[in-house]
Amino acid sequence: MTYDMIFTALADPRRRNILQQIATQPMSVAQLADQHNVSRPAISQHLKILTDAGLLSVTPKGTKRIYQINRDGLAPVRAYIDGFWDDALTAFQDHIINQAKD
Amino acid sequence: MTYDMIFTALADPRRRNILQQIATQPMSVAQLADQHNVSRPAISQHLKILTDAGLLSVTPKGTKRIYQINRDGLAPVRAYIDGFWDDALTAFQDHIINQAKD
DNA sequence: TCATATCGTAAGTCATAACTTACGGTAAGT
DNA sequence: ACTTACCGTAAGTTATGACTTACGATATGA
Repeated sequence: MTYDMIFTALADPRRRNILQQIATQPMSVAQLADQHNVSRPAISQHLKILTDAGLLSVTPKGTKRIYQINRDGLAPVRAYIDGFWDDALTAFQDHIINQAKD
Repeated sequence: MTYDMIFTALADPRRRNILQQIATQPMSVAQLADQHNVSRPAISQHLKILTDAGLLSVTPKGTKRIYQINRDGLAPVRAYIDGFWDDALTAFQDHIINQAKD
């Protein structure tokens, strides 16, 4: 659930596709393996990384496991990006102020 | 400037640290190399990746090159994350509606 | 209980990515 | 013109990460 885990999870294009697909419709592992052109274990490994990062959650349904977006898991990403934005903004303001002092 | 470039750029912890540092204060390459414990070329390579992703911009100053946050570059990240959030929300609403139909 | 469906994990392979050293290139000062 | 400061790129090395096959575990239905 660290920033590192979250951004590592989002770095892989396949995982972003999986995430996008699950966002529009919760799905089982086999379903995902069908749509993306990789083996089922590969999907499982991706899902583990996404789940550990807090971006997905699972609900067992029979022998299946339905994965769905954990909307709360997306918040830290926004917060992190917004942090950069705010820091850059205040740095810029300071820069202007210092310029004005000359 | 693709999503892939942006998330790849953000995936490396060293690059996130560089970004954070530059966000609070625009800096030269040598300055960054001092603070992080790596060689100057390594920093240059990271800065290229961050710049190509649209997250940084450069302004030459003498022989130095001052890197600063490109605030506009952060917007796509938020937009992308918000997209997941919205998709998941509508998917959830559809789920509720379908449940109500039974 | 036995067979089937669905899935997670382990082990091994291969590409990628982060680092280093070496080199070349441009701007500023003498 | 020459030296110095500062930087980008190329080449090579090493660790990491995404994939596959093989195996084991659990839940469902006959």
